[in-house]
Amino acid sequence: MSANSADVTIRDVASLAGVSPMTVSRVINESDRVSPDTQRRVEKAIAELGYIPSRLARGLSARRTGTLAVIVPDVANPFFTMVVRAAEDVARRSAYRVILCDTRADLAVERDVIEELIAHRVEGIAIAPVSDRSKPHLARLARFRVPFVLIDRTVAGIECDAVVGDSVGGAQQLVEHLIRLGHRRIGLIVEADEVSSARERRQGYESALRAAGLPLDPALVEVATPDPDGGLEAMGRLLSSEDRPSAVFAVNNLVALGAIEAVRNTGLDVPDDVALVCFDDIEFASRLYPFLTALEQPAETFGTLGTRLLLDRIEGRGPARDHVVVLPGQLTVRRSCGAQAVGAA
Amino acid sequence: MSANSADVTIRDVASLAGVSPMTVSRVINESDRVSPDTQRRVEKAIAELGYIPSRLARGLSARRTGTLAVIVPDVANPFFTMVVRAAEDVARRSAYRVILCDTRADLAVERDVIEELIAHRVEGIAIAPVSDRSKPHLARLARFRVPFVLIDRTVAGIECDAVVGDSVGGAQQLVEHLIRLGHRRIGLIVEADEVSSARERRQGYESALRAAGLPLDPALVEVATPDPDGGLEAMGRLLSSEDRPSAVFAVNNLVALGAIEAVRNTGLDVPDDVALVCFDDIEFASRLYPFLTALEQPAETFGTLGTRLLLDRIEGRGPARDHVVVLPGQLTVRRSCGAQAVGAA
DNA sequence: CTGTTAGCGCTTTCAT
DNA sequence: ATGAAAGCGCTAACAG
Repeated sequence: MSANSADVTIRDVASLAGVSPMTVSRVINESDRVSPDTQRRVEKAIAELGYIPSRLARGLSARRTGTLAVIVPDVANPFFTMVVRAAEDVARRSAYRVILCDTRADLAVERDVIEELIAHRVEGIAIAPVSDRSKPHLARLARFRVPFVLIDRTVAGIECDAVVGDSVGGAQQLVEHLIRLGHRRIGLIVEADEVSSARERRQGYESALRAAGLPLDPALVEVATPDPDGGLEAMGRLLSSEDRPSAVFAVNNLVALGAIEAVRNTGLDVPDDVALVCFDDIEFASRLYPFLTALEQPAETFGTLGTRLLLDRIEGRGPARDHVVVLPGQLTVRRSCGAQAVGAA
Repeated sequence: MSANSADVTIRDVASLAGVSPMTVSRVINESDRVSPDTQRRVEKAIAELGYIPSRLARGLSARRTGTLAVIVPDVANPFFTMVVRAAEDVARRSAYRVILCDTRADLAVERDVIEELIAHRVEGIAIAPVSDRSKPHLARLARFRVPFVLIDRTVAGIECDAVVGDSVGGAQQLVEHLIRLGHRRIGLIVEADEVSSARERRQGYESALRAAGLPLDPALVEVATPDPDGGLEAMGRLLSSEDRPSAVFAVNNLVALGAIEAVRNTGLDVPDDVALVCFDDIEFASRLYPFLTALEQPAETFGTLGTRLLLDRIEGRGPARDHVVVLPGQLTVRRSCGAQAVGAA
């Protein structure tokens, strides 16, 4: 079992193989300027000592850490879970490791993790930013020349590679669908306007209503935190209004979850009393019970494509101009919209 | 905006502040052996230059990278998603970053990522190993003196800190519950025996049957990959047998998902034709529609506790002996077991 | 309280 | 094809 593998360095390997550290380095880095014989001797020594070169030292001198980072507001959101999984997969296949950061949608946390990632000298970051207020954080990345790709959301005033969904178009489709089902009072539960996807979904909602000649009633729009609790409270407010909506468009899957709970807590039901549609599916839930009518987005593609763009930038293969990819979603009609039992106002 | 922040080093800060690099280092590391005045000057220089110390260099000389790793077989499994989120949270609060590795339950991937993590000189690893065959990988960690904590599964022949669930007891509870409902032919869909949790759940299943004086019929036990597809196929086989079970215990939530699909594909239904219970809830699904009767495990606690144990070890606060924590689960009865409509054979 | 001297383990750049 | 020298950016260990 030889000595302790723990602290074997390139020197130990070199002296055992009877060569200089530089030659060992060449073997490690698969340089071809090494004679087959030397190569074999070095490889034997490496195996014998159980040598694993330190990325730390390599990174310090070669300025390559082999590390990326993925920053999301909430890994537990099924959409981001898939983004993260896909990113990790693509990164690993290209021999990169990924540091995961969950900001919990907290700007201060986002600022801190970005500082830390710069300190770690990660080679690139795929980030679903908290909101437009993330701008200074991204500016900081730019200042330190850390390549980054925006995932799912753009940030006002920041030009860079991005992979986003068609929020305007998707929202329009969802609302048009509700209108086709006969609904005239359609509520919206959306998160703060400073989040690009939310802003655009609201725009899609408004333009669909306008196109149908329906009025825009501010009383029908609720702003909420993008989670079940936010949805619960927002739907509670909508339900307690005098002229409550007959249908509601929830900005995402988790908000929809809370909204449904609110409806049920009131003794009402979805879709009979209130129809509901939202962005993003909850795959495992739909598999068990096809309920949510949703505009499904290809979450994994956000992750794979985003990471590929990032790797392209890092390896200098990036296009000159910023590359913004807009991924289309797909409307999947299930029960929550009441497609079979039209419930107009 | 001064010069490029990108390559500011401790020397630049030192010369701007008119001190030695060592003094700057002391300020960075919050050593108290610096006069208030010097401290201010250094801090001013740091701010002016936008200096962010390199963790790489710090790590190389101080032998502390400030990085942990979490290895799971599948981040998309809601149980592991929560483990990962909790681990990241605890780590960040202690000023550590976490590298996420998803092995896809593939031993070769697990081997590779572990080598990489050693190369990265991570300070510790929380790992839900693929199976008992992960032993050599863990032995390698031990050889390199990388502290690790097992999450959710133990590994035969490896003694170390671990946070696991009560699989035997939980399985017993689930099966006893089915027996109480009148079932006598109870199937089991389990993953390979080399996974400790699966092995123990099978033991719990068997001991519950024995305790009730029921026979152990090998035809009722199906081995499957621990995902929906595995559950689908396994349940398919169970259903096509001559004397099919009236109830089935699925080793986990994802397997249960597939099993339910298989039942429905056959034109039958859960729980009317086949009752079903499993380990681990799918929170978002249950929130939408309380269906799965499950032995719920506190996934986040697996992550927080595991990471705390790991940090204790790293910082030398670890107990002398290995620390194995067994977390109890909780049986939550919903519809899939047919608790209200007893459907015995 | 502050500075000097040596590295941490590897790779770059030049020789040979 | 191989090696020697220098240094990546920081900190431990010692001095004063």
